[in-house]
Amino acid sequence: MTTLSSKAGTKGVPRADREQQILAAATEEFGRHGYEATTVAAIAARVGVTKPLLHQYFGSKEGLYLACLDPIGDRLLDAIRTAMAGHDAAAPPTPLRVLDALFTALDGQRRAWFVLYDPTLPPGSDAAQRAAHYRDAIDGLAATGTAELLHTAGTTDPLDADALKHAWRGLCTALVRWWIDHPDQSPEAMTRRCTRLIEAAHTIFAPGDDTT
Amino acid sequence: MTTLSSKAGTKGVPRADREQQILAAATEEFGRHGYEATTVAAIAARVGVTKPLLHQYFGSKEGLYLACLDPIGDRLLDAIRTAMAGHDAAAPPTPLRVLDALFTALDGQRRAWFVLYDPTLPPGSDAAQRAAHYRDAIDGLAATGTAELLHTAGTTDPLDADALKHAWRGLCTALVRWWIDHPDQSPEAMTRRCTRLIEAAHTIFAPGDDTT
DNA sequence: AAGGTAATTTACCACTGGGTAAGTTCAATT
DNA sequence: AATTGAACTTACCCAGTGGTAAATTACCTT
Repeated sequence: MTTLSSKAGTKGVPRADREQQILAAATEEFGRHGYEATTVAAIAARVGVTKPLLHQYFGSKEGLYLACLDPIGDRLLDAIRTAMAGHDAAAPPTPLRVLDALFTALDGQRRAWFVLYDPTLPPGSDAAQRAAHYRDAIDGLAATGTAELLHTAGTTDPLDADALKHAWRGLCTALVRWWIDHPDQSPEAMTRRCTRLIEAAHTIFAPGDDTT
Repeated sequence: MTTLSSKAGTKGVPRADREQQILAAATEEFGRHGYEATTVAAIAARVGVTKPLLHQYFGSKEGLYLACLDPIGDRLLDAIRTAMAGHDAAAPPTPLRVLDALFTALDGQRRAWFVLYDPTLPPGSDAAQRAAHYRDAIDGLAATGTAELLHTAGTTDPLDADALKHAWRGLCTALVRWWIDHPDQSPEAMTRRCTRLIEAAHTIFAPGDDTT
């Protein structure tokens, strides 16, 4: 017996490396199909490894998700925070700086955005709570931004501010999705495109430009 | 024997009525959790009925989804089409008319929007194709709108138009989602809110308003 | 060489969820 | 009252998926 031609045994990949590979694959799968529709086996297959290894390394499907979520959440949060903090007078307006920060932070793992904004997380689960925590943190930043902007525009309704916050989030999501469908676009190109679009939108909604 | 206290047998609800109840429940569930995460049993329970009845009436989970999709798709498509067609000179700008049409068409079944824009449909399935067909039809309308608007703004890049189309779709989605979270808001109130927000956004991105 | 340990697989269990077969109750017709 | 057909359920099968136990291989030390 012996030598049943079993493929078991180490493949010489140290644990830390393997974990990174798994996290990358999991982020891709979670981001592409959502938590619910993602199978552990699919992630394993993507790495070229079998299911039990993932369970040994990350405990459970949810553990694996959380391991993906944390770095993503931190990275995005940091990026947005710094984008909103440092504002020269001569810098582009805040929304554009935030978009630029997003594109830069997501480059190389664009689908990571949808790991954070995954609607299929089991409600009440640890994963859902952690994801919500990160989203709330980001929303908090967005809230100060939108509130400030609305204030300068003279609007005071707090519901308006909340709706605008959500609208902004939806805009970001849509832009990231479009970006995913156009892999050749660099982050910088995206930022420039957004600049153009905002400018265009501005012209469109400004019929009172020639207020004689 | 007999009378094992079985709850089987007709409940006096004619098929057509029951089908409508089921479709309403299914639309709600599909819209709330997405196709993948929705279970047929959950829909049945919501109606107060058991699984096999749904299969008898609609064939399969996918059949049930398609039966939900068609009326929704047609309704939305019609609403948007008429909103884009009839434009007085004195009417509000097209995007706002479209939003108003959306809110009116979705009132009473707001989650229906997410039946159409369900990212968890099994790729390649009949359901995914039909949903894509409706989305494309709507996108087609949006495309003519955005292209026209971009043209007046002087932008010519077709990718810009495509991106704006997606951004607009994302905006609509976000607004509908916010609306779902605020059930007390009437469609008209939503339209007014959007009018205010667009106006505010316009002021914000117009630093060159006071070009003395 | 022998032994230990890390990396990895094979083989399995339990549960859930879509789907089906067959039976059960009710109401209208004959 | 007996017959038929529509509405509906109980009980079941089967595939897929998360998860686990135990075995297998390879490297590193002594």
